[in-house]
Amino acid sequence: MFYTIGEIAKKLNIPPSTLRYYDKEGLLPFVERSSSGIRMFSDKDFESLSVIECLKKAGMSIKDIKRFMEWCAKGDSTIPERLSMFHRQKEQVLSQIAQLQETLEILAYKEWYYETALEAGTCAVHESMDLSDIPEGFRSIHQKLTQTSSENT
Amino acid sequence: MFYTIGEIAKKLNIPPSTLRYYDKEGLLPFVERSSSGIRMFSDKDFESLSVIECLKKAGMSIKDIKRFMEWCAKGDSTIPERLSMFHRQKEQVLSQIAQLQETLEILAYKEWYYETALEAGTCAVHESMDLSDIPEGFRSIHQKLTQTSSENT
DNA sequence: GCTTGACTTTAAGTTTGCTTTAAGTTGTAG
DNA sequence: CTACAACTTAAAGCAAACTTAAAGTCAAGC
Repeated sequence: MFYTIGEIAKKLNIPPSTLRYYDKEGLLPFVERSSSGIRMFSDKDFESLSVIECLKKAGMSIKDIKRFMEWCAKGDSTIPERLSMFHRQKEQVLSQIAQLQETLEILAYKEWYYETALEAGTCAVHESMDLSDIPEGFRSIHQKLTQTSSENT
Repeated sequence: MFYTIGEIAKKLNIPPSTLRYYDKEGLLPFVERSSSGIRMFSDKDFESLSVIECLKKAGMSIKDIKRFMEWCAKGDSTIPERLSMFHRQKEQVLSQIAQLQETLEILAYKEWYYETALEAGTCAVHESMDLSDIPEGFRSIHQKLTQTSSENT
């Protein structure tokens, strides 16, 4: 039912030093201690730590996660704050994903760019290339990257 | 045709100090200087900086981006390295997206958790909850979070 | 020709999130 | 009862990516 810091660290695949750091920063106000001062983690604590992991992966700072843990400790009166926090973080992650998908498109374009250059033996092949030589899916990205300040004149 | 650091900074929405830092770190070996030492950015430089931005968003470190810029400076002989780098980064971003989607599911579960708690007025509503009370899509996440070391005994 | 704002450099400072070190305590195995 | 691994704390150290400060140069307008 209880784990030492080493055991829970292994279960979560996080160094014990990191867990001690989290504790010091106030992220783990729920962790109990044995009479001699050793941290005793329960299964409920495992769940809390999994949520902390999730919030970290969502990009939240230690400070913000701490605020959330304080809300948890404060009880049912803070349910609205916690709900809206999860809602915000969900939106946050959605926009991160959207951002990464844009990034992905540019990377795919550059992959195509270098595949083509590899075949031709030189990057110069792209200088003599017409828009129609670029696969449709990459044309808008190509234009975004090569936008000039004065297209005309 | 040429921009000062302030102009290109505005175009890219990056502080000039950051661009100087990039230059110092060797990310911008292509930038030319006026006779008096002022950086002159061209449209081609804008494209290079856009790619640097992309690689940063993909999670690459300054050091790794520098290595890429060195390949670019070295010419066509490094096309294979650059191609495989973009390929690796694409895979990298794909797995980041997959990770964020997992994160998203947990956030959505917690959002549901607190919506339910808000309606009930207390988080305690979840203690008396049966698996069948949990929406199907959230059951596996619920179980992952509440996994105990010894389900039986 | 002088002011002013934008540029230059070097160096130091900041923030975040750990990680490491040092010195000490605990608890289990032989 | 002693060894030894695993726990404890406080404090220092570290890496990454900027940001700020200080001191100076440049160029355009009045």
